[in-house]
Amino acid sequence: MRELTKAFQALSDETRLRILGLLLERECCVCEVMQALDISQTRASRNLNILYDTGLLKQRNEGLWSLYSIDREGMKGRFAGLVRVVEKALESNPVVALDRDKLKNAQRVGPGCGPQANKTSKRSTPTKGSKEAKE
Amino acid sequence: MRELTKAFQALSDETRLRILGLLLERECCVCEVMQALDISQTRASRNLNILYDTGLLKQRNEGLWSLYSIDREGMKGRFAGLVRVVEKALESNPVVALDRDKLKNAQRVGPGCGPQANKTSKRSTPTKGSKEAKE
DNA sequence: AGGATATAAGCGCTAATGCGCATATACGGT
DNA sequence: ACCGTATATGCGCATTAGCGCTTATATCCT
Repeated sequence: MRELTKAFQALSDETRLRILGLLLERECCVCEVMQALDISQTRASRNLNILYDTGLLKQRNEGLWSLYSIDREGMKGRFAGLVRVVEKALESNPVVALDRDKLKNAQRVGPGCGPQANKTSKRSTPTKGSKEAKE
Repeated sequence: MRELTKAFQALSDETRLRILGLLLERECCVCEVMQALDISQTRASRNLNILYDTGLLKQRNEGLWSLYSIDREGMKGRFAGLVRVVEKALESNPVVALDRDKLKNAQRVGPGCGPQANKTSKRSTPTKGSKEAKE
């Protein structure tokens, strides 16, 4: 019961639904989420973690990046239908559509990502080439 | 979007899920809910109202009683899948099972229903005979 | 009309939530 | 080793949520 209320609680926040809107498209790192939704790093990280420990997301590290994605297998039956509901509800949402659009332009290294980011900014591939900073 | 977060928020509370557990069985009045869940009248009423104005419930009056039930038609598509998820999640829940059991013994007129109820207590049918007070 | 009662609503308190700010931690590049 | 960056976390604050207590409202019965 507690598990269920907790799941609903996790879904009862606009920021988190928008995050799911992104993750339904593809796996994302915190940095991409904060850029696509135009929110602070703290906020992105916190809300990703909240979704994570309800069991809705899974996480993996790749170099510096913490990558989150929807845990489709992990939620055996429990939340399966729930994610479908969210997916359906968000599919025609203009905010989510915009977020997804901004996600395409998001870079793993971008302005505002770090405390004093973008001094000369021309870093690129972290561990293995994933995305390159445009100039 | 707001409508969706609000719906999830409404479902993120144990009391309200238990209430839905009852209403999935049948229409109930506030009094029955408070007896079955063994909660205060204020709490039953408030939480029913919360579910009501998210659009999950519909309400009708019958004499003194305010009867709530799940609004299966009213939520065209929006929450339809959501209710299915809740139904499935609650079907094997022991707390809900117990609540439903207590609902069978609940009476529309029972001890604790009113501010100073059960003085001589032998009221019965309100408008049309629905249930009679035992003893 | 008067009494009883089922429900709703105002008020105040406590706990939980969301978030920004600052800081800590982890990792890769030079 | 040092620096910069991506992410996580402690702290404090403002807002919201949930609930009990009390009171208001509506309805029925005699």
